[in-house]
Amino acid sequence: MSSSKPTQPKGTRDFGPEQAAKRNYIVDTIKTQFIRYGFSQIETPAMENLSVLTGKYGDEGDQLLFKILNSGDFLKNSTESDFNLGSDHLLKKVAEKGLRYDLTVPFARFIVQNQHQITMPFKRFQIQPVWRADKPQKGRYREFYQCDADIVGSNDLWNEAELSLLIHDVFENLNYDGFVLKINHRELLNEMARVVGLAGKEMPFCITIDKLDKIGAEKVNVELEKLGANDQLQKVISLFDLKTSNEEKLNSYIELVGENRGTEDLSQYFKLLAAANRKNMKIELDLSLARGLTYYTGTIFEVKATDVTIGSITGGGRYDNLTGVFGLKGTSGVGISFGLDRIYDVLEEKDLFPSDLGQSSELLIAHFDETSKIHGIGVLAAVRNSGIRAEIFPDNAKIKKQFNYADKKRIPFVLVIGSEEIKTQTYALKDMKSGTQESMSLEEILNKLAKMKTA
RNA sequence: GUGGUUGUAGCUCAGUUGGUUAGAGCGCCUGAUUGUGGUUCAGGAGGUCGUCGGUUCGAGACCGAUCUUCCACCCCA
Repeated sequence: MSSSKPTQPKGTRDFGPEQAAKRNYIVDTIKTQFIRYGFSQIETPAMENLSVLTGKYGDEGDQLLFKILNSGDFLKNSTESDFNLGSDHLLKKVAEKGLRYDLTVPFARFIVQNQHQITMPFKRFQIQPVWRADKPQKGRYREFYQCDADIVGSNDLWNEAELSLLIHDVFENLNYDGFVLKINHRELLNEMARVVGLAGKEMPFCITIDKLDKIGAEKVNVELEKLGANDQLQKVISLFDLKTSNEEKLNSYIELVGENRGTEDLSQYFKLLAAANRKNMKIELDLSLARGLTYYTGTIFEVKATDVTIGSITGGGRYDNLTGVFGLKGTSGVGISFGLDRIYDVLEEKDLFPSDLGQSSELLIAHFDETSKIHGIGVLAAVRNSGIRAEIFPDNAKIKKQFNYADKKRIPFVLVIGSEEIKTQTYALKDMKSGTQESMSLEEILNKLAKMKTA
């Protein structure tokens, strides 16, 4: 025993075989849909230069970045006066890199660097971990996977509609229907802020509105009055209470606030979506949806689980000028991000994982001694060549132990080889589930297992 | 970042106002069964009570610090 128990860093986790299989199931499902919709995969490094990351997520986001200490003598460029100027100043001297905070900003960098090779509109997907120095709790980790799909170089609202269809296909294939896709538009919020006399204070307005379902309409009222809202406030807040259809909500909004880019975008979005003829859409126009990430400028999306308390499981929106900060102007993009870890938690809580996710062998070859093991290795090769997942017990152990192993790993069939079997060239094949066993030639065994597989 | 919460066997948890040798269930190992798992029976291993320090004749229990877990806020996937 070592002197202290080893542990992972706070907010990070190991994934055992069962968890990894379940995670793969989600990733495979999402990936299949991404490809079906015409997205191409890319990957980017875990670390980015801090100059790429800093300033894209607001002040709070900057604090949540994991910074990487410079290699070698990281203090060699620093003096005592640097130290006295405080950590913000010193940071630039000792750290130039950081772990990525999301997949969208690294993607923006990728586009700018590869703009001449990329054919627009560019549809990319990316499934990789991201890191945030957040305080961990349930559904919130310091290392977690995002599954992003983005379309850049196209302003058309069809992209938003297509992403909405994609979201439905992903959750449908995961057999989860407890979600709702909320949609809103930043411009709708901005105009609302102006109508209540809060022009120039759009951000604080949004942040307060976003709290509606948490602190209630009354407190939101008070906070907005403090900000300086005028007597139009009551009418505007009444919009958030509407339980009508999406189209009617939009009309109510237009009556009160008037038409703008947001209303035009959304009505076009609903029109295009209707053309797809999909049934049972779970889309809700939520005029109070704000979302924090500062780079969103148009439509915004959020998928919430209605039957599990875990926050949003997918989020996204349109950003008109994300590549602008890297020197490429006029490239609009829209994207969504599936939160693998939260979707995992939801499926786990709802018991929605298929039961046959195990990756263990379909056949174990058990043997009594060295001679039968050697013989078994030849049998194993034949079994594997026929496409059946199989393994042989590596040690010369008691047969009981080998059966126990098959039972624990839920291997459905055990092929037993001993001196009798070698002599007659027939093997005992035991069905672990039923407990029955019969003697068969190798050919018969392969046929039987192949049949079980297709059944 | 603010406030709270949790930690005892591999896992889930008991453990009385501080008192001698820290328990249970499940799991694990061995045997009953030297060519057969999952059931049954018998036996066994496994704990510096998160860590460090303090109070006390005596601490798993009380106090402090620290780490960890979970929760609310903040923010978000």
